[in-house]
Amino acid sequence: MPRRPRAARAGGGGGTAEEVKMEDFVESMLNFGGGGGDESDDGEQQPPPGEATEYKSKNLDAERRRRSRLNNNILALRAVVPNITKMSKESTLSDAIDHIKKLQNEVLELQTQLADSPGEAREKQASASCSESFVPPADNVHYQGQVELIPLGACKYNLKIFWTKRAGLFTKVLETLYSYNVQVLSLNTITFYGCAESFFSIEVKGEQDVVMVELRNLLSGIVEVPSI
Amino acid sequence: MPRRPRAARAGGGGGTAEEVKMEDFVESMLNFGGGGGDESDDGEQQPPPGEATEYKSKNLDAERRRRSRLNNNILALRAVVPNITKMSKESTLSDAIDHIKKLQNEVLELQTQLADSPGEAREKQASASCSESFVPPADNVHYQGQVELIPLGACKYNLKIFWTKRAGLFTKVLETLYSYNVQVLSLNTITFYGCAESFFSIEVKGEQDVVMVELRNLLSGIVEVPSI
DNA sequence: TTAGACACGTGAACC
DNA sequence: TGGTTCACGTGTCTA
Repeated sequence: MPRRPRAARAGGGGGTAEEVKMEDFVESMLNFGGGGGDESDDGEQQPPPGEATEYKSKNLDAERRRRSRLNNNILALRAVVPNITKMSKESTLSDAIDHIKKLQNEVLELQTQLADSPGEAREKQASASCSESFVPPADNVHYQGQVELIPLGACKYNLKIFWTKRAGLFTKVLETLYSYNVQVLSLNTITFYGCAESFFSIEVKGEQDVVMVELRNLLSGIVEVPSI
Repeated sequence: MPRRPRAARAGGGGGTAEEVKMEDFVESMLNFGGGGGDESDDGEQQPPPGEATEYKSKNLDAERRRRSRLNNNILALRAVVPNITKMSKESTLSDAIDHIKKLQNEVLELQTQLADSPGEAREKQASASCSESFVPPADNVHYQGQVELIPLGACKYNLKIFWTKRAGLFTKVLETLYSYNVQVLSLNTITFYGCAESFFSIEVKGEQDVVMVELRNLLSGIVEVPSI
């Protein structure tokens, strides 16, 4: 296998390790703040003409930048997750998933505890949940925030739907749930001024997260405001 | 640049898109449950002997599996994060990070609110979080299932059901309603300590009161406490 | 056309 | 020693 030197960039293998690490580190520092990265200098770009090296690639730098961004995100993810079992990408993602599930459970439990509290705590909680509902619509055209699907572990989910009341809409949502073999364990709905927020506690046997994402997207399409 | 033929798998480029997608999908399905996957068949593996293709690599399959696992984790991460802005790896990770931060803030805020609750509420909250483990019992008060059907005129009714939570009970009620061609216009449910009260606003076309009485009795039988 | 995202196969490094 | 993780450069596809 012909190992090309790094300057003449072509072929499969990796580069020298130290150089690469340094490069990644610099790119990390540059891109960390959030997307404002520039690609001003890329020093060695001039292959000596007349060489037989077919040194080119169309998107070498772009791919390099993409990898850096991705690694950066993995790193940032590792930073916000407290329990990192192994220093590997896969473990980082798994731990992040577990942590999100744990946090969601915690929020739910705290909300339940708070809802059981009497008096003024109840009002505070109401205003909190209300403000949370109204956060998403401003910046995004995609009405993704109207349906939330929160895994509770062991085939159980919390399904939260925010919608405007329309004839037959509720029936359609329920039929969709049934078509996915979803068992509705409990349902809390608040209606106000033509809008409603429903909290389904559902159970679905033997389904995988991928299918549930599909279900969530389907529900999003159903409850989406049609006239926009 | 020597481009190897596709059949002899070697060299840098990607394969045919459909084949690859299918392979990834299968691997996803296999490996999703958590590591129990097998790699029984790998269909085309026999290069014709005598070819000059240096087709092999040491860890081709291992790397392929690693990539699948990683993509799987990205997918799973996308499943637990509610607000996905773009269907890309980078955005998924960014959204996951934002979501984790939001959840952590939420937990903190809820804990603060809970700490501001008066003393005796804290005790109730402790018992409440305990009661989440055991779902229905609470034998101190014995609630009988109860169904009220209130005509509102013009094929519309208010249906009021008071029940104790049991697995699949809610589903059964809804299926019964559908079997009677009942349209659920709105639904408000309050759940507390394993009991629930639901207020259905329903509409049913062309049915007569006698049929609705039959429906009410049927629902009464469904929500009735079975052990008595 | 071009720019971005992705899967791929590979060599190197680290147990 | 293999087994595993990683970064790399590339081809392909899509908007």
